[in-house]
Amino acid sequence: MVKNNCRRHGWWNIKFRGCGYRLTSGREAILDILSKSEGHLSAEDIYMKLHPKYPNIGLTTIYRTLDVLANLGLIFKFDFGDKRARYELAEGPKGAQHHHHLICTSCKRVIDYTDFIDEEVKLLNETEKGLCQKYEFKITNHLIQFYGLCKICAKR
Amino acid sequence: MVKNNCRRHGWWNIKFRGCGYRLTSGREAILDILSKSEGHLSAEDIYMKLHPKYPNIGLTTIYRTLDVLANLGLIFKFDFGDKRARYELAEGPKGAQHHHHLICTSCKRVIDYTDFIDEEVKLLNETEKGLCQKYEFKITNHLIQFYGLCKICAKR
DNA sequence: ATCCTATATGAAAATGGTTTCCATTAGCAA
DNA sequence: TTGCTAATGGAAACCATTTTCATATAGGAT
Repeated sequence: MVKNNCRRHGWWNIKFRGCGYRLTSGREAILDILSKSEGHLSAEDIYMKLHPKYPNIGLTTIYRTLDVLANLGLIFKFDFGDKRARYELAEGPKGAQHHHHLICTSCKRVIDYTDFIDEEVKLLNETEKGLCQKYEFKITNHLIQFYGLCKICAKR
Repeated sequence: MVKNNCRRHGWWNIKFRGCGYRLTSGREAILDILSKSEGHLSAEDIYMKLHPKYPNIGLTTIYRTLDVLANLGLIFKFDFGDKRARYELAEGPKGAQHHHHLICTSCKRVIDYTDFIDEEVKLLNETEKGLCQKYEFKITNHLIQFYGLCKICAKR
């Protein structure tokens, strides 16, 4: 009862229910992991972190839930070139701050950065406006990533 | 003989040989397709286009060649979210001009645009400089993509 | 032109992240 | 509590990409 009551007040509750999705303990647990861990989690990462406490949540459910969350805009799905999708919480009431990524093409390490974001976003907004008009394209999101060699890999 | 002579003078010849790769008719054919077709080709697209004229070039070779070409920086590999890698010729003597992508999240259509590129690249260069210093990260490449709904999909 | 050896190749099999199937379970509105 | 429908998990299917391995070929040396 208490647990159930708790769920009813989660900040994502409204969004979930509003879109006709049900709030299950599995989904709650997955969102919980995502908000507690630093980003860049793969489906299997989440499965591993979840398994000790929730051994009955299968990989399939995790994939399905991540899909739902991404569709709702609660999380973002990334491809960092290591052959598996990676997910991180989008900005939200408890969300991490907006950042972009530096990706090491050698060791696949990913560094988040928040510097320069403001300038980047400002330019992006102007660009978006122009592109919207010219191509009648309704832009909802953008992706900026820098590729190169991290400190360690560069020394070889 | 003539053909062979021809090959020796392809603009990519130097780069190939310089890196210890051999210039084979298969590789030449793949580069040829890439430079003749408008971008966004998948490995299978290339296979299909190649097959009528070169029925003896297998998919495996195409994957391997694309890998080599990407490592040499002659082509770029993209992920547009349709579950298969897509490749396009990088800028070069005969290469297409620098552009970025608009990706429709509904129909997966990709639109190239060259507008705003200059401003974008200018900002990116500054950002790169700053990031390089702060994170000691040697940036070699960047990716900018906009996601949203194309003209047609937006009307639903 | 011919030899020689490392590189390149193709066919088939393996891989592995993700999705689908389907019978069962569980939200949640009434 | 009941009923309807969405959600779930395990196993099997999917499918782009990679690996394996025996054979062919590029291209430098002779």
